[in-house]
Amino acid sequence: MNFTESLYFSSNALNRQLNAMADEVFRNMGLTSSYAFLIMIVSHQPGIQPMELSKKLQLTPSTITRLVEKMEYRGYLERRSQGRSTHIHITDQGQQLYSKLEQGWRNLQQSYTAVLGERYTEVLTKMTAKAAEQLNESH
Amino acid sequence: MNFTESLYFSSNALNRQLNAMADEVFRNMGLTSSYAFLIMIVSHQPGIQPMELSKKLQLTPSTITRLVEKMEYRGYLERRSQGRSTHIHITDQGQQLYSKLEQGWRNLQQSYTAVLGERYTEVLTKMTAKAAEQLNESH
DNA sequence: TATATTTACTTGCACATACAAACAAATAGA
DNA sequence: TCTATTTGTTTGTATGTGCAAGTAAATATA
Repeated sequence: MNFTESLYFSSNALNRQLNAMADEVFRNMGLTSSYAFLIMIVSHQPGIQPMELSKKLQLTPSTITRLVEKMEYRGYLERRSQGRSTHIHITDQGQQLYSKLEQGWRNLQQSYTAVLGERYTEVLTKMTAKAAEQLNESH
Repeated sequence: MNFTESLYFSSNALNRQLNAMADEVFRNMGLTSSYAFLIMIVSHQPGIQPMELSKKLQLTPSTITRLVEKMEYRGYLERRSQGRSTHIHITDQGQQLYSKLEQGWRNLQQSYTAVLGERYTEVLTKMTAKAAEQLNESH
């Protein structure tokens, strides 16, 4: 019964590594990786709603609310409510930050690809994505 | 620039799914997955030290302290300090819990293997583990 | 049209986890 | 042997995240 040789375990281990790397990359911009990706996504899909973000980022709606709130407070994002739905937009200040974030994003990818190898990274990414999707569907 | 097609993203997504499944499995034992695995590891390696647990679980030492503290409070684990080092042992009560945990552990593995397929799970597990290890070594 | 249900977010709260600093024991250097 | 450094662990504190409950809008049902 070797626990550490399981998908649960290795997935957790890998994930912590990747998040540590990502957080390091974005640290000098004053953001953790979750916030960085939130802003980048909103920049690419202005007007996106919390629920869609929730699905994309695999975070609960309440977490999205909190993340967006904080970025709104810092002046990078903006919420516009109409009826029961909310649309999230990037501000000018957020847009200014964006190019730095994108650079960090590229750095991050290069970092882990350099270690794992291009082909390996590609295959692992696809397999991981497929697994996540299937588990999500199976619910 | 498609963020969601990256290792960072898919790893986070998969990890959240797996943790959700794991937490569900252990919920009726009053534990989240982190605690469950902590106890199972200690049961297999009585006297293990926080630092080794930290490496095994890829959690910071401070987190280990907190996790162990809580399980000590609940009567499942026990700390024995000598000099600057601490050894962690399982209690009788913890040992009683163990068989249930092991069952949950098996259920968890069956659950995701059933969805992903045996071969796929095996390959993904190995690739993920190797990636985690390499990133860890590369620092 | 009035009430019930569902949907989209938000809040209150709890908790896992990390970082930095503190501390205490062990080891190395003088 | 005395001091400095390193090592193993624990605390103080901050924060990301989830769950459950709340609210308000939209939709369905009667």
